[in-house]
Amino acid sequence: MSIQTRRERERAERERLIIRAARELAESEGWDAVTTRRLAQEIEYSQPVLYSHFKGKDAIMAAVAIEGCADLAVELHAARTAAADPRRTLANVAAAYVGFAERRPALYDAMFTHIVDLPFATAEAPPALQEAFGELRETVRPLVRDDETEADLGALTEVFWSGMHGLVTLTRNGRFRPEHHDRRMALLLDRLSR
Amino acid sequence: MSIQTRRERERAERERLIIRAARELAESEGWDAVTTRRLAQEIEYSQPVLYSHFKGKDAIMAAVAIEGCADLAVELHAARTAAADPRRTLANVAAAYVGFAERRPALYDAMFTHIVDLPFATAEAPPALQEAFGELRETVRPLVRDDETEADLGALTEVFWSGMHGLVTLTRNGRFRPEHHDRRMALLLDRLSR
DNA sequence: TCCTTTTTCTAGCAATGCTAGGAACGAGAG
DNA sequence: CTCTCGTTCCTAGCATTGCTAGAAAAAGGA
Repeated sequence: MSIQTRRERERAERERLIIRAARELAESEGWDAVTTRRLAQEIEYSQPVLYSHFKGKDAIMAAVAIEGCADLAVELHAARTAAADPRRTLANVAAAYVGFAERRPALYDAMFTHIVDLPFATAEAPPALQEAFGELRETVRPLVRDDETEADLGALTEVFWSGMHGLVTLTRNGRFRPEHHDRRMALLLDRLSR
Repeated sequence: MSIQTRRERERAERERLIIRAARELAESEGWDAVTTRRLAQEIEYSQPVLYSHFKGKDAIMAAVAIEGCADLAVELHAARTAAADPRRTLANVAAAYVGFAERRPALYDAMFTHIVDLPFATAEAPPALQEAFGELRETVRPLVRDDETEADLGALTEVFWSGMHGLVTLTRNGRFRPEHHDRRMALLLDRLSR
């Protein structure tokens, strides 16, 4: 019993180590540098050990992505509860979201562009993810009009999210002129808040 | 002289063949299926021939992406000039954009998510790309307010583009509940057109 | 101390993008 | 028609990738 639990504890510890190493490597050198060999070397184990914890590289990226969602949720929450004025709150949260994406591009990619087989808008979605979405939803709530339903709140949140996600990805891939970054964000917020 | 031109003509012909094969393969089986070996087999030449035309696989994808931009520009133009009412036009163009992305996901990815080293928002950007952006800009023009500058038009166009791009990518990766697709689009258009 | 079970590593597979080297081809001269 | 030279093209291979089988080692229990 005690031995069993110790083993499980050590295994869980190593699993966290893998996730942390993958994340740090991705953030410092990009996901291309995160090969199974490099990752194995980083954690000082051989490659097959990775596969005893995760089904494959995608699963490792998914685990990193979930961690990233938790971080994003924290930052969004801080931004949302900083100011009282709803309009100001919207801008704060948007800045926090975009700032997160710019500060941790590799992490952001794992969360929202790379992984596909991660349950998202369902009940089985990771709690961290639902939490992050919840922060966005509460930020958007004041923007819903009287004649709009509760379902509109969810949809409008997704529209808000889409706008920011589009800005982030298209900007980073060089699709936009970088100098108008603030102006674009201001326009998005202006139009969303009527 | 004549021989030289014939050779150049045949070379150009083969280059188009490569692009077409890559595009068809990507559209029917996804970009993962577009390997250099498979592509070589498809055009009935050996792999090195590909590299005599393009610097690498990315360059082939870029060529396909440019073709896609031309197609998109055509569809956007048709949608923009179909109706007279600006509000209706906005919805038409948006539907055309999203429809294009859903109908040709692989092509869309090559254009707006995969390729990075393609000049975009500069003077050296491919004409097809500037044309597509121009269609969006003219669609958005009626939405610019009196107190907003000409630079705001460009920025607002990019915001419009961002919103649609975000909707498209997040929807396809399973980040959204699919059933609210139309509602999201309606909300985006509503907020953008005040 | 020995056996069994679990864990871990070595070595290798198939597939990828890409490239060097020589083979085959074609055009012009004799 | 034949030879030569330059161009074009293909065969074969490299390095790297994700992933895995089977042996080796370690750990635990008798």
